[in-house]
Formats: sequence, C-alpha cells, structure tokens
Amino acid sequence: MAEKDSVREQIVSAAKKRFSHFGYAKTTMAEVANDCSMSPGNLYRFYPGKLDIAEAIATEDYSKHLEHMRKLAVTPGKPAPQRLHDLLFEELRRTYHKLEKDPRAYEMALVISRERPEFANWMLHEERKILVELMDEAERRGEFVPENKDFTAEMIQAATMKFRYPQLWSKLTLPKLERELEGVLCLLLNGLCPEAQAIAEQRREQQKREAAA
Amino acid sequence: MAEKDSVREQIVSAAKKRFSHFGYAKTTMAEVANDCSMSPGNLYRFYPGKLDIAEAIATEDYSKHLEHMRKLAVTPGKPAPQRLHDLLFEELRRTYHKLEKDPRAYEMALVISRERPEFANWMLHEERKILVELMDEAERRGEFVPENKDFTAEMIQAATMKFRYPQLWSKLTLPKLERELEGVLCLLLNGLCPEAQAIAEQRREQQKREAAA
DNA sequence: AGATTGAACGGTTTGTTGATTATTCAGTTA
DNA sequence: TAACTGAATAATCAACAAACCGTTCAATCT
Repeated sequence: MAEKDSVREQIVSAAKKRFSHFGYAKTTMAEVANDCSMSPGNLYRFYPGKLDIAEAIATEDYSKHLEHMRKLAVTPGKPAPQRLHDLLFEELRRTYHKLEKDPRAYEMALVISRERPEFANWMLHEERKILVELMDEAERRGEFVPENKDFTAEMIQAATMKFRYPQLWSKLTLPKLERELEGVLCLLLNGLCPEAQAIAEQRREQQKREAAA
Repeated sequence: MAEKDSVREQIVSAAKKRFSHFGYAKTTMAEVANDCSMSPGNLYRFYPGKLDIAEAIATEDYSKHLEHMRKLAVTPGKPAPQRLHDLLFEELRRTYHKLEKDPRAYEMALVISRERPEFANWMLHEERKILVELMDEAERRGEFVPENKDFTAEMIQAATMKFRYPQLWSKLTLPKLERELEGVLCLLLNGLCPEAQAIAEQRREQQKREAAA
C-alpha cells in the first residue's frame, strides 16, 4: 500500500503542474497519465475521477492553511479578540491573494465549489473546529466565554460569509474588504449596545495593564 | 410630458405581463410594442433599452417594499432591537418567497444583478438609509446609539449579506436561514462578551416592565 | 491472478450556420 | 417639424455536426 500511496502522490504532483500551468479544463487525463508513464485507464485505480484529483490537491493545500490557522487561534500572549481578528484576516488575505494572482486557482475554486459542495462544507466545518478551539482557549484563560461555542462559531461564520470567498461574490478590493471585516468584527465583539462597548473598552484597558505587568 | 409618462406606464405594464408570463428572455421588444400598439422603434423614445424596462419594473416593486420597511424601522412601541429584527426578517422572507415561488422573478433578479450592478448598489443604499432612520429613532427614544450610524449600517449589511439574496448563494431552506439570521442578529446586538449579554438581558427585562406599565 | 493497457462508449464541448431579435435610422406621416 | 414607422444592421441565440475527452472494460501482459 505504501507503493500505491507513492503513485497517488506522483499523480497529484503531475496534475498539480498541469492544472496550474494550463488550467483544470485544458488538462486531459491522458496528459496526466502520460506524465506518470501510465495509461489513462490506470489512473482510475488510484482516483475515482479527475475531480477527485483536484480535490486531493485542494485538500492538501487547505490542510496546510488550517495548521497555520490553528496556531493563530491559540497564540500565547494575545487576547482572544485579537486572535479572532488575526484568524479572520488571515483567511481573507489568503484566499484573496490566491484567487487574485492566478486565474487557475480561481478556475479550480469555481469547479470544486460547483461540483463538490461537500468540499466547501468540509472547509467550513474544519474552520469551525478552530474557532471552537479558540474559544476553549479563551475559557481556559478566563477571557470571553460564549455559552454555546459550536453555535457561536457557526454564527461567526455566517456573519463573515462575505469575506470567505471574496471575489466570488463582491468585486471589492482588498482594502475595502479589510475595512469592512474590521467593522463587522468590532460589531461582533462589542455588540450594538454602548454599555457593552464601554465594558469591552474597560477590558481592553485592563488587558493592556496586565500585559504590561 | 404627462402624456409621455402615461405611455411609459403603459409600456411597463405590458412588459410586466409578458415578463411574468413568459420570462424576460422569451419576451421580445416587438411583442411589447405590439401590446402597446406601436412600432418597436418607438419604444426607444421612452426607454433606452429592454433592460431599462426591467429595471423600471424592479424599481417600482422594490420601492413599495422600501416603504413597508421604513414603517417597520420606526414602529412605535417596539424597542430598537426588535425593530431591527423585524426589518431583517422581512427582507429575508420577502426575497426568499419571491425567488422561490416564481422562476421568472429569479430570472429577472439574475439578469439585473449581472447586467446592472448599480441597481444592487442602489438597493443596498436605500436600505442603509432605513437602517440609519431606525438608529435615529432609537437615539430619539434613548435606546442604543452607535457612534457612527452610517458606518454601522454598512456593517450590519456586511454581516447579513448571506441573508440578502438567499438562494443566489447558499441553498439553505428558509427555516435554516431564519435560525442563522436570528443567531447573527443576537451576536450583533449583544456582542461576544458575556458581560454585555448580561446587560442586554437586563435592558430587555426593563423594557418589558416599561411596556407593561 | 492481479496489474495494466488502450480501444470503445457516451456525454460534453466546440465550431459553424442560419435564424431571431435588440437597436438604429432614413424615411413617412400628421 | 415633431412623432412615429419599419426595414436594415449587428449582435446574440439555437440547432446541428464534428471533435474531444472522461470513463469503462474486455483483452493483454507479467
């Protein structure tokens, strides 16, 4: 089976080159097979179809990103609101730049999200787990503690939907998106009510003092 | 000019019938012209093009909706969070039902939002004005008062983007959308911090008592 | 027998042609 | 001369065939 895995890696590697060079649609299975010195039919012993190869690439890529995000979620020395801020901004910037600079990535994102909606669900689910980790950590440190963490994570995602696949929905530039995300985050953290904002302000002060001590 | 306006109304009325019966694409300018007993060319003295007729219909329709929303925004006897709640739910339900029940409306929404992005901007802008009115009224009544109302309105829209053209983005059912909107709204009103939530809770109690008195 | 091949199949895309239709405008009407 | 017409125009769409490509599987190889 180690044998089989190495072949799978070879296939993914060949496909990755083709996809990023010529695009998903313009890459044929025959070409990928050729790059791996095998027949087209043989590819299907390793992957059920072309889309699954694309999905494997996307999974690998997003998993790396998730690891990075997980670190941000529990960074020591940073208060919870800051960690949440870093997390959401990282997500926004990453996808923005990825889709911005290369049209191939954009094409693959489109295809996968159209053809494999489960994949988008999986991404959301994984990110939600990280949000929950962030809140667990917050609880451990005595920072904010929403009563129902899973639900809260879901709602944070719903409220920041606009910033998740930025260029699929709005045609806003990164600076505008960043400004909006900043504002939404502020609203989420503090709420609309001014008393809550005053309290949040107080806590920020206190945290600063604690950090200084 | 009153003459001209009545012809414009006639055109819009004929087009409305055709569009809702056969769809935008399957309606020809010649047909609309015929219904108005005029030549196709003559239509262009009243509207610059087919899309502009569709836009006129959409504008008329949305304007009615806006009036209704404006009433909700300043309903006497309801606290500001409730009014905001009513407003956003009204918006969600209206568009959901509209797009759900007739495919013609869905087609027109697609065409207009693709071909005339300014129109979507106009809608957002108008709705934002209503949100500001809601906050002005809140201030008058001594309810919550965000410092920068325009900005806050923008952020409320950003955070509730997902619920604005529900079926263009997610394929969620109305009950699921409602549950999420409820959650997001709660987060927006109270923030993530539990102290703020406690205060919000207190205020709600107080308002109940006031209302009872 | 299990792995691999590559020709065959069917669905999709591409390219082409002919019609349809939004839009324009020279000409007609009142 | 201002309002209107309808044929001309150019752009888009629909239909059809050919080519292509993802996928399968009977045959071949090891």
